Amino acid sequence: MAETLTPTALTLKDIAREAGVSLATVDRVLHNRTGVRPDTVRRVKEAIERNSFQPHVAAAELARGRARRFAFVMPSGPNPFMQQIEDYLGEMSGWLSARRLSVEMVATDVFDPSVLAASLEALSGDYDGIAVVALDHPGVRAAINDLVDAGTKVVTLVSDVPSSRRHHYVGIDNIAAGRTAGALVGRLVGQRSGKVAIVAGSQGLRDHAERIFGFNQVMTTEFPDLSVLPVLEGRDEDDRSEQLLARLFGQHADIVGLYNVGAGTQGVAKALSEAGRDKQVVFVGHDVTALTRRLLLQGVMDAAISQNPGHEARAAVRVLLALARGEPILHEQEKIRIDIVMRDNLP
Amino acid sequence: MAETLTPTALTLKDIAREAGVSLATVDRVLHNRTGVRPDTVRRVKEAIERNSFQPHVAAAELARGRARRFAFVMPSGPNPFMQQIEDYLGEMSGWLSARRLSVEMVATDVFDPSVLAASLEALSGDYDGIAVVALDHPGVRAAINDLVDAGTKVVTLVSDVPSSRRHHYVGIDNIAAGRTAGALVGRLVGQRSGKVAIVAGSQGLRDHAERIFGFNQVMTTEFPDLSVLPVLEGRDEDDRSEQLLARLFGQHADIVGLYNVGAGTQGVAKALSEAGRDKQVVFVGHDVTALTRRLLLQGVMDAAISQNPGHEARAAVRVLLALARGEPILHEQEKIRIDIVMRDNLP
DNA sequence: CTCAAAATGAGTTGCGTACCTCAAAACACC
DNA sequence: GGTGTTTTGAGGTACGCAACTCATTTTGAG
Repeated sequence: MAETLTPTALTLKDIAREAGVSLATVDRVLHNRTGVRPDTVRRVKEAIERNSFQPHVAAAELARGRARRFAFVMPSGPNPFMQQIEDYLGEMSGWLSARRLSVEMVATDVFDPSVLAASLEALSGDYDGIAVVALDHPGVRAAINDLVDAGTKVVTLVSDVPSSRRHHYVGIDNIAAGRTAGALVGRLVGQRSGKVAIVAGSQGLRDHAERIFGFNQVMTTEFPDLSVLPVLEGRDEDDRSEQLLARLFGQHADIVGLYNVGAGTQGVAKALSEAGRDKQVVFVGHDVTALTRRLLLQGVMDAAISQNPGHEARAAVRVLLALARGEPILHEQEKIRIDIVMRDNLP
Repeated sequence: MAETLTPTALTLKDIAREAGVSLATVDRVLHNRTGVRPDTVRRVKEAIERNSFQPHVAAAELARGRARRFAFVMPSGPNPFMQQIEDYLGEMSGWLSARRLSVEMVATDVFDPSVLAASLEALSGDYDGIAVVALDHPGVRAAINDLVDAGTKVVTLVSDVPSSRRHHYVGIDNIAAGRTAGALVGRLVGQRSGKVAIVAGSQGLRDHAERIFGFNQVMTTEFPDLSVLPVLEGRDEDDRSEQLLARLFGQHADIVGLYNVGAGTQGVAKALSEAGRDKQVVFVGHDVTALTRRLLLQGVMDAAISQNPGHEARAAVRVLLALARGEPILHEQEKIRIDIVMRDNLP
């Protein structure tokens, strides 16, 4: 009836005895230090496997002494999403200090590859782990690889650099996010046919491009009655988004759906209401902020695709810590899900 | 530019010096032991506050020696949702044993209050923490309170007993879940008018009743064109759900929406397809399982409301651990969100 | 066989806390 | 002033591991 999931309670000493070697040798194997014959390594590892031995994290943490330092490299300038990540890290401060972890925020221009690369290089050696909102660019990729080679653990946050050797990516699958947005717009529009508008920051941004790709994919295959208009590039700015959209509304009277890929939500909402179409057009955007929350409650916005920033911040810290400790990562736990947020399940 | 979020690195010794007392006294205060004058307690606590001192978790964990034992009291019998929770706990086994935590599963008939209460009483004293899928009943409430009084940490899982003194509830707000389901059915039905069917396990189950309540709330206020039919009680059984639903389809030709509150999804889907209405009726249900995943991909099911079982399992363990250690709980992290899962954001 | 290099054993120290004992000091009460 | 009780100090041990030193043994190359 009662089934135990965790047996062990062995120590390094037991493993040493099992393997017929000394404590020092087990320690050497455990930390990949040199000076152990391959055959001996094998014996020790087998003993560890056989007993499914797990070093006691608390003891290990206590013994190593030095605190661990992590850095979060994030975009400078006001950005609600990034601000939220920072806030959530602040909320963790008790948790962090109880584990003698320090997390520092480094603001930089993540959109300029050379500046970002330089910022990363400058951090080399000072940190045990780095989380970075990265641009996918050769210079950045090289900087990341250098950090990895220097022994620093690196995770990309929100935006990935898949071609680098970063240890982990904490963020969503943006193509799937775009597909989800497409499905929502299509389904919520219902039987009606008409046109669908897309407002993005820039198609040059990897995450935006991927979302648009996914969105179009779903629209063309599943909602042939809806035709997608050319993408408006609002540069994530409210004013510009509003103007572009206002013009579009003037040109097309039969717009039934709207997908806002990035920020600039305020401007998009304004254009909608000034055109008097805020209740007829299905409006799907990204991220739960104070603004989108209000728009959802008002019924102006119909759904928001969200990647929980709190979860991302915490996942990044946990992953960095697990990497630094050499622990396995709980992939299922650290995976960032694509949240669909509507009025009634607002967090 | 670089802003540190975590200063401290003091030890108990520093606090003792600060407060002008010995280590032993600090220890007494920290663990609420007797034999310390109120005035001294105050001085020590002030010193702790003033330096925002945090005991080093690793050191504390190491020093206490004994492993912690947790128990999960779950429904016996085959239940995919509970099975998933168990699976995820299994995936954590490395994480658990590295922290010298043991988690045991205790199966019982959670639907019989007296049996459940007896099971809980039987666990008293043996565990540091207990997670229980509880029925809200006076006997169960008393059993939970007894455990709490005995010093055991108790969290309710999936289904709450708000009137008890359990330390925490790990699960979703079921009224909000019902509202979300209602909004989805209403929005996805579109312009059409017609009837909406509800299949539940039993209206006597607290979570089911709450979901139905939320669902009706949204339907009546926001979708007056849709009329909700009386709730069918399928007892979470496939066959019974199917028969009840088949009969209903015979009686009403204009059913456009269907909300399956609990399990029995297989039967519901079968009734839908045998009536040849699987593509016309908007079908919203709960939980992502192998079955609902397939139904979503086939387009039979339109959306699933999900409370991530993996997240629940892990949250329950983390909360129990934090409670046992006397650490604060990261509420934002442990809160279970209501996930809307459609085909394109299937996890 | 010789010698240097490589591999291993044995041991120590310290991390910060929990928990325990025993003695000394402070206090309350009559 | 003496008694008993409460409060406090001082100190030790243990927890499991990391990291280090130094001595010893084994190995391989010449």
